[in-house]
Amino acid sequence: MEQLFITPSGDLKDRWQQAFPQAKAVVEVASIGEATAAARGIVWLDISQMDDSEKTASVAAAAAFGCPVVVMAATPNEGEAFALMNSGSVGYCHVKAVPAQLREIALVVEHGGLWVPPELMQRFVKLSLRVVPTPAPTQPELNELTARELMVAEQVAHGASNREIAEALDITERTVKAHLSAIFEKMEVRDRVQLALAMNNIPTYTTVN
Amino acid sequence: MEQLFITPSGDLKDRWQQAFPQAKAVVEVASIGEATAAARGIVWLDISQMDDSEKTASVAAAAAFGCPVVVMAATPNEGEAFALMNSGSVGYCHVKAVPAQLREIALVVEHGGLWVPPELMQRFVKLSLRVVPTPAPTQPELNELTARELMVAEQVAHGASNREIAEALDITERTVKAHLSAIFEKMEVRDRVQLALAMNNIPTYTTVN
DNA sequence: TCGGTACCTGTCCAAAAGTACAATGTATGG
DNA sequence: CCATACATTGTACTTTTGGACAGGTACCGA
Repeated sequence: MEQLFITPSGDLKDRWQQAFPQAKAVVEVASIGEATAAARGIVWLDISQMDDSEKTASVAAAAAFGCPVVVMAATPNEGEAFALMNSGSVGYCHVKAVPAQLREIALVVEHGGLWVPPELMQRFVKLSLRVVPTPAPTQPELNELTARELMVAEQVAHGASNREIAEALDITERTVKAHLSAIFEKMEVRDRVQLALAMNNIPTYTTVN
Repeated sequence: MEQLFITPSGDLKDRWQQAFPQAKAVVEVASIGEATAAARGIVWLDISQMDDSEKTASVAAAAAFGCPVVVMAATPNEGEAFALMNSGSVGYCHVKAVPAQLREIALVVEHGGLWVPPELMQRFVKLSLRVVPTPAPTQPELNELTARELMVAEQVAHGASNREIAEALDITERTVKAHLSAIFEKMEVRDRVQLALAMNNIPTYTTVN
């Protein structure tokens, strides 16, 4: 797997070279295109010299190329991590991470994982739990749904229209409506918007019929 | 690294054997102690046959031994994932995951990573963002909204109907529609469902007009 | 004062969503 | 074999949404 380092200085740090003898370095995010044209690799983004707005922009730009982006920050902190992970990066570490750790991160990221410092990892899970009222058994109502209803509900949860659902499941729009009526009742929501939110564990103001 | 499968049937599934020729299987969580006394390994927990209360208990018990616990669910879903990750597991996959994927998961977990299906990974980050005051503007489009439009958008984000929004803001339904039209355009969504999802940082299938 | 912007509203219309009532076929378990 | 649940579709109707076209007012900076 190719390793591409984007850094203001344009040269490879020794520790990067140690971690990945084959690593390459470029100065601008724009250069990723050619650099990764052939082999898909991990993009390591050194944001230590950037200002805040530039950080998110760079991450988004790099992520747009489709390769996993690992951010290397000078002073890793929670807020920045959240913002950048949200912009599309799949890794967040210290810019001075040692070679051994870089390799571990690469391993995790290569295999579809997401790497953040252990303490942050815990925070992600904990914070998520604060949003999701962790109904131990998810949505009790969700269990009442039949297989077919669940399929429809999941489509709605992703913003699909009746027509799209009908095509996806190869049934009539009428049938989709039939399923939806049943779903609304079981899930105790009044329309597709509330259903979409409920499916994503987001509470609504007016659950009142 | 030793691989230990905890499963109700007590025997190794072929695909597990394929993924890890050295894998062992036990029936009860309690058996982990002896099985992992010497070599620390990954504990794979098959929860497909468990009821909800048993799931969290098993994960907690297994995690207590200090080894990374990967949960294998029959029907992976967000709520369950949250609950079990919170109970101490570091992985969550489908019980019928193919050998190749199992090995990937093992790689990630071994190196201190946390593995969940890609969609869930995004959710963890997104959900966390709802709790943490986002330093950078999450939705660049959100900034384009005027004060009034933002009010309307927020109502929709919580499942309100046009009539409700009109009453809440003390304006006509017609005006609500006018604001909505502007919002749809700026936020690049096609209807209120997608808007509601977008406002909650949840991606939609069909971003295509 | 002029132009731009936000805000508000109206009428009219078309599409989408949702409900009511009804019917058919399949599968499954007692 | 029958009851029941599920999936499917039909017709018809009401409500909700969203957009097109066409206005008003108020405020603010050039």
